[in-house]
Amino acid sequence: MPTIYELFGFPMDDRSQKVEAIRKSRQCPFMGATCDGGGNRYQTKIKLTQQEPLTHYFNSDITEVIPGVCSIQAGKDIWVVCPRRLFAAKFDGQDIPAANRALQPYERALLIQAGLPHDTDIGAWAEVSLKHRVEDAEINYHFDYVLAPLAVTSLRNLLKQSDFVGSTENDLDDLVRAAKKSGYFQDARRDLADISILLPDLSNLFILEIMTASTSGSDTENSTDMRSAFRNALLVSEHSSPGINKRQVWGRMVTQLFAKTALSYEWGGQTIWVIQDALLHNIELTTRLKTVDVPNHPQRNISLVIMHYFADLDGRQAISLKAAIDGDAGIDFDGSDTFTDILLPKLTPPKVELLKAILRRKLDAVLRL
DNA sequence: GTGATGGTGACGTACAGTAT
DNA sequence: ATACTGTACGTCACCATCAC
Repeated sequence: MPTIYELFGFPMDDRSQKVEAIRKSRQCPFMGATCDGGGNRYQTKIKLTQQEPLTHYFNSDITEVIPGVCSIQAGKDIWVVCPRRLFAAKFDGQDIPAANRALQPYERALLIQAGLPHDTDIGAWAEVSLKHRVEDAEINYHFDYVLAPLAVTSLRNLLKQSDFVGSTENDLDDLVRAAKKSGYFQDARRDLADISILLPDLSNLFILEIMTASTSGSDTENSTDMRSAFRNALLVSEHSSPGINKRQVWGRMVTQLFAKTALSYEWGGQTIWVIQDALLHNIELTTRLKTVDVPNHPQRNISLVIMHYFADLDGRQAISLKAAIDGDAGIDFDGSDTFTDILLPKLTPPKVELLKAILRRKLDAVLRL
């Protein structure tokens, strides 16, 4: 029977007062913010009504909670099911996040291993979605994170960079509008295009994609659905959780991964894929991929960063960096007139479209390695 | 053989967020 | 306001195993 391994950032068997205080306030220690279940677990949101047994568990000001399940133990393996467990850069405050806010040691190790620059402020934007249409081609992708060094400059100045050759006054207007809406300007004066703000330097661009398994196989009647498992784990000693759906996520994700990698490459950027060893192992069981046979080529298309649970001196399982491989994506991003072209995006939007997509989001983290 | 049990993947669906 | 997309959960069918 699978069980919840970590809840709100800590192993289920840790019921210490300190940890319980974090749980009762539904905090995610990795984000340093309210747990959001890591993307799309809204459907299992629990309303803390009078009838809901969990209402008395959580702090009285909280009216709803998303089950904060980070990982699930199935057999001997622990499976990360929340992408924030592997890497999280998210900020729900108003102004600019403090440098290295809520940055975990393994996250730092991950970024260094992936080749991010040292001693410079790097901005991170989460969930950057880019939709762009030209004639019969459509681009519609969602990047988990875009990372780039930060530069203090005005939008008009930034567009003079060679990256943005061909951009127009209309583009500048779009950028100002997006930046204004996302709160990049402290006080809304005129000539916003000429005000210096914190902007990404997209000549040194990283796209970070996090792969985790999701859950499946639950059964409400047997109380193994996410809500019941969460409820029982907190209030009852026994619980059983949904199992792991290993194949679905990466099966759907893998075409996206290649398309995004191709885009990143065309923009002169680097792509970082982050995965847990258990999921990678499962992929290698069912596909031809054997990462040990992928030659290490620094500066090639893909950095695969492998994370794992590792027992520390106290015997506690903690996430840490296991290995990284810089390998060749193995497809010709210009197309090859073979069926692998199915993996490639129809066109690469101009870089200014990526900049617009970034400025539609708030700056989620400032990193300094 | 038969029924119970448990694990697994396919599929439909709910939901949030973005573009139009 | 509306259309559309990506994403993860619940349901269900299927299969292997086991006890009888």
